[in-house]
Amino acid sequence: MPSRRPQLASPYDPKAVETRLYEHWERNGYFHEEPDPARPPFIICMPPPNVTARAHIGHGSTYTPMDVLVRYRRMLGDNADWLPGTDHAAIATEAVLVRELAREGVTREQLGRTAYVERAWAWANEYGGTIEKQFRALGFGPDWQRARFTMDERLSAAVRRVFVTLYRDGLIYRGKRLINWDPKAKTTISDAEVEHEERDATLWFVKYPLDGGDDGLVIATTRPETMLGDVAIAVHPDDERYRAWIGRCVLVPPLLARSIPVIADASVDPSFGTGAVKVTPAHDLADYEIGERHGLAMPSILDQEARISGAEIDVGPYAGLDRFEARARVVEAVREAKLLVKEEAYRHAIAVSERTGEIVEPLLLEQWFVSAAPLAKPALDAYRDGRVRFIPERYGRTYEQWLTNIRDWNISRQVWWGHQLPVWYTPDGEIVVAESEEEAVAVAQERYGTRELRRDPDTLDTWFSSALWPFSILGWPEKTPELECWYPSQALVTGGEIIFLWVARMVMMGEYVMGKEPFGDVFVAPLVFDAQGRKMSKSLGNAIDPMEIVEKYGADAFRMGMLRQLRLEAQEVRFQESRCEEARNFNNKIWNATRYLLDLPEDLPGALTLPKNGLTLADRWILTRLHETIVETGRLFDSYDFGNAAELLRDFIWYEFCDWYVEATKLQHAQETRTAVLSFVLNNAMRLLHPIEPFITEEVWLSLPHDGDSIMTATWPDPLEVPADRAAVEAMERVRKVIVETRNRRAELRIPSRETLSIKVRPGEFTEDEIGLIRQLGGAAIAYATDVASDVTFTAVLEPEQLENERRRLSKERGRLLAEVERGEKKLANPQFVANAKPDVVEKERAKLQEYRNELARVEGALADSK
RNA sequence: GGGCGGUUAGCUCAGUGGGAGAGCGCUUCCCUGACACGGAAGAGGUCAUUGGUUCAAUCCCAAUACCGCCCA
Repeated sequence: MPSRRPQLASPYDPKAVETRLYEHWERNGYFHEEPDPARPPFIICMPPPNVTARAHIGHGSTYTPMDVLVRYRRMLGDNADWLPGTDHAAIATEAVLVRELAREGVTREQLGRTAYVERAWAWANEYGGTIEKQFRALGFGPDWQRARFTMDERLSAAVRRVFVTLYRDGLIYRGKRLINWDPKAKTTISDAEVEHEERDATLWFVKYPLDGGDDGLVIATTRPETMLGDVAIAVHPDDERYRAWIGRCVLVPPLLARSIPVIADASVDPSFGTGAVKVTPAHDLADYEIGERHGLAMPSILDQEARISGAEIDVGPYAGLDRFEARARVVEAVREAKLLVKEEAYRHAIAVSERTGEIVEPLLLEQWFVSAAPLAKPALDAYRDGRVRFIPERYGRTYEQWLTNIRDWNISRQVWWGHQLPVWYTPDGEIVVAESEEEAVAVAQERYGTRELRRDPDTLDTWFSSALWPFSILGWPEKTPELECWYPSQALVTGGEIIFLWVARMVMMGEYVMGKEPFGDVFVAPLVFDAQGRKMSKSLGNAIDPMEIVEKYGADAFRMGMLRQLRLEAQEVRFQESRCEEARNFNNKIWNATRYLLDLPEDLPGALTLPKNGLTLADRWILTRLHETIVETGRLFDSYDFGNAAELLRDFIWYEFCDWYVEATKLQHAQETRTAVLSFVLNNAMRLLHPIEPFITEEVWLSLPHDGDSIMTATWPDPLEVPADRAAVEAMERVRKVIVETRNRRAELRIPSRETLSIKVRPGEFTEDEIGLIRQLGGAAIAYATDVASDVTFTAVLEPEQLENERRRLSKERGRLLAEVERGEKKLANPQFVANAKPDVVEKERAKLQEYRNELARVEGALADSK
């Protein structure tokens, strides 16, 4: 029965294929899966991108591996599902909204909370969904029917339930602590959201006059404006220089209106500045701790706009000034008062908000906290017991270190877009924590005899809801079949920058709520930088938009190009667009090999079967290599080594299948086996490549003999169905070497491609198959001769000039081979080598030496012939 | 300050205790009946430096220099 021969256009055009196939897959529900306890689960929870985010290059390095894993596991027959969703990203979203409102001349407060939240929803609905569309264009195939949003009612209910449970267990509390304040976003942020940046600054040396004397004590500070809130000067108790000062009092510049004590505290570093430091507990963590130890007052001098405030202490004429303006004015005043001893340039790390880039201000505020240490313990055990495993392993130590030194987690955020704290206050200030307003009222009525409640206006840190993601998306707290079957998930793929923010917290919450770690493997994908190793950023203008790459080369090429650059132990990728170009060319190669097969005069086989007999050497070789490639690809995917998997498949398909096998099928006498073997190998290769390049593999697979409706639901290749024959590989390697040498000779001697090059071969050295390949692929005319020095001897009639070039080249080659032979002989003559080295190494060395001697003989023969 | 990673071809990077590799770039030849988004052949490297372990080190160990990441 003649098979259909679709007309395939060249070059391959991904635009004509990708959108159509994706729609087809989604329409047919190939991404969807139901829980099935009969099969091993393979579940990945997608790290939820910001609802209004756009795809960026970093998604390439983290989301592509997830898609590869899930597609691979689905083909293996696992109960595989990739659970997608989006995150409300409170601070980031709020920043955009407030900016938008500002353009309209409205503040958040003027609009009111209800209207504001409505507007946020409208905005999320309008701009949300963009990234999902982009993910589709990138070929990512999560189970869209199961997409969740952190602000969905069910997920919000899960958040309230966990909050209330933690509170009742005493693991959530309210307290006045020093927190990180982002003056631009006007909210607190957690320690994990503060970045430290090295910046140039000034160290000012200021003299604090002795109260009632001429003398004074000199301190060094980078923040003179906080002098307004100083409550003490601290020195190290063992510092001889200041022993006499302890217990005395000094006046605080520049107002000189307050007198503060000099105290001794072991935390002071005597080598910093003058060894004496000012203490401002309300504006510095180290000072706060000193203040606690010594029972000092903690007056704040900044308001929430980071302006100087006299609400808690007299700040004189500085009230109302911006913090940086105040700094300049204080320095000026100190200088005028002749209390500025010196100033020097100083470089140090300052705290910056990850969200807004604003310099973070430590402030003393009443906030809600999660008591972290009790939750960290089981999360640490999960890692130490090997239930949670990091790839690469070294990230486990990062995780361990952070959880070991964990501090309480500030979860209050002064934004309106998010999960409002399920906390109410009575007029007397009693706290009621409940899952709903009705419940809160009931509790208040019963416990405090009032129905009059005010809800805490703050919302929860976005990462609080994200920490519940692995079970909240499965329907918790309801006992759903999904939760039963799919918790815990098998793998998490993410970037190293959120091990603290997200990974550790998911494990903490998973252990606390579910009593089980939320995932087994944590694959930490590298960060993506530009080709010079710089962080991609809008301001540098070096950001690469993945959608532009897709536009240029296709989604398959983007994925392949990205994966080619992932290396198992690497912490960064310097993204090179040329890798995507390479991948596009590779795809065109696959496409044209397919066209070649479809254009052959013979009919394609109706089914995927290999002939039992009559396989040629090339057939046996390529099938063996396919067998080996199947085994190796599976091993590499299983070990998250996507870079090597991608390279392996490129090498096999391009450099072996296309460059050698396809060429070998062009031997003049048509081979009966070739369409069967070509179809078989291509079909299998497409299945191996499908997780990486979903589109072209589907298109090719569908146009060849295949079983089933889609390569997505096809089975993963089974090496047991592919005959392996190591001897064929070794024979082929020998033949390829002779062919390359023949071509080399031809190129060196500039023999035109139409002319054949004559070689002499000893009878019995090569089989019929081998001679055929050498003749065809080497373009050689072969004569049998018994009087030759080597297995193959090259003969050619040359012009005198060619002869001279050839002799020069040959003697250079002879020199190289002589050196190799000498090296081998010396090694084998060394009794210690023969005695100590492993027998197979010695054997290999002998074989190598024999091979070199053989080549040397060949070269010397040619040299003799050229006389 | 503490921890971690890197230094291999012009660029970006693989790699292995025993014969230095890829892509891009470069040189030469070829529109050979799948593919010029192609084919063929080639040039190019004291594998950062120093010392140690070993029969054998680009690979293991130590120190040094430089670059980068994370934490404080």
